[in-house]
Amino acid sequence: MTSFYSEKHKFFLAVDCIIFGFHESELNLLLLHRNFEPEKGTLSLPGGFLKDSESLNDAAIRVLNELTGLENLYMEQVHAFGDVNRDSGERVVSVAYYALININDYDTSLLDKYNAIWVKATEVPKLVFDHSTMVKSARQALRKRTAVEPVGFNLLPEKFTLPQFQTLYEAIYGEVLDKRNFRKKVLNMNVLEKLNEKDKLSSKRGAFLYRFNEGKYKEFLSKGYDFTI
Amino acid sequence: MTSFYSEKHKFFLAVDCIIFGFHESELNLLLLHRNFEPEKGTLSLPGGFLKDSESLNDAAIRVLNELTGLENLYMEQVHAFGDVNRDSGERVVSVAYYALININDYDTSLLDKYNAIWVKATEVPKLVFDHSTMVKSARQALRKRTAVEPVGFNLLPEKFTLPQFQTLYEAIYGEVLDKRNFRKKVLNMNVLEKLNEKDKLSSKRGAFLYRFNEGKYKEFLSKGYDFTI
DNA sequence: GCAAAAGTGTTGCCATTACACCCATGA
DNA sequence: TCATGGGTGTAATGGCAACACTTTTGC
Repeated sequence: MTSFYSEKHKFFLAVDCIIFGFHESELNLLLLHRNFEPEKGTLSLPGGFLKDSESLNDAAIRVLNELTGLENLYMEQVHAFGDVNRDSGERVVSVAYYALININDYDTSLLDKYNAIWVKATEVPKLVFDHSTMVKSARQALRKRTAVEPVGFNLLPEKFTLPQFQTLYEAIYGEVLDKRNFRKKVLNMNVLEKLNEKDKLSSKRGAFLYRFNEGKYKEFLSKGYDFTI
Repeated sequence: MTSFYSEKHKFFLAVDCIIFGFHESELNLLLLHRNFEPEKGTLSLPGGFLKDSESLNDAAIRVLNELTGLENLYMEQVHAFGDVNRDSGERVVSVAYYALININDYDTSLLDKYNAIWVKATEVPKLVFDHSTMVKSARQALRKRTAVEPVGFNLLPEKFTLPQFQTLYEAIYGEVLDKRNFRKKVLNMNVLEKLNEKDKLSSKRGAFLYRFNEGKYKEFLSKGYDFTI
């Protein structure tokens, strides 16, 4: 007896990753020059085909690891893209994920190896296929998530200053925020630990370093608060 | 020359639909008894395999149309589910969609034809594979969407009363709302058209009927307001 | 006349916004 | 000493939540 499934078509399945980093007060993302046809040479999101042995999430984790050398990245599925002709080569359905990386952890030797570049999220060039749409969806998903969970920390080094933190949020939301109101809100949440060190890289006076405190955050959540900035 | 793609695996791709209806003050959803192996007879979401000629959205539209006879349903993609063993028969990646239907439009003869049943969203029985997870995700997606866009109207007949409307929102959010505050907020948005008819089915006094006015809604949006209830 | 659902305003509070000046330091 | 970015508090406002009684009408 033939199985029910055997009558059905099968499809290529890919994952494409929007890898966000935060650098010089700007949200950046990592792009590749496609090294195979069709559209060889065109800028593209890093991606890969799903393997038989792995889940969609696993595939995204693999792609991210190949390109960054990092594990345990924060990531979130964005959307499945399934238009018939979205890939000009073959019928491919692709699931987009975004990931947040601390750009200081990134091994820049990988840029050459993979022919990769960082571009500012505000200046994304034309990308292959529907990858520009994927980027838009990912930025939206990141904004929504940020409004409700403190995921922004994943884009910063372990220790960071409040001005840095504010600039990050401004980059994610695409609008400037009031300094006093921002600091008030963030500090009132009581999830940051103030350190006795200053970062003097961006000012003579120096800005105090803070660290995200997971324990305090759990406490904060258990009180039913929400993380709205 | 063999194409780059030909080395890659292919996968079965399915869409599964969470079809919401609103009936007797409760959010309901439409389930099927699976009529093929594996898990024949188990309750399941309506779904179908992607065809070569259609996009993911098209597939969802087709599945919805087969089961309801309706077109132009409001629907939204929820998430792609891709765990290796999520389907006990074969490796299948499935993309979940939810849809909203006006339950009065539903042709109940289809219930028998497809061996389908409506169940209360608060009392969903155990479902096949990861379909229970899909339902949870869909309810969450519906809540989020409802908080930001007036999609609830799709679950109501063209003419509806404010008490009905409030009950719907209570069903979606899973909490009771204050009558006065609710009416104040909804009416202030000025997207409803009050009719000169009353619905006397649920009270002796009768409740005025209203209609959603698309034009007023566009105006409302153009002023930059948002639909938060 | 009574039960059952529809309809209606006001007040207090909290959260958000707007806003301007002093501080510390390296050059 | 001055230029640069870091750091701080208050007042006004508007939106949200809490709250209870009257109206209509079929039975």
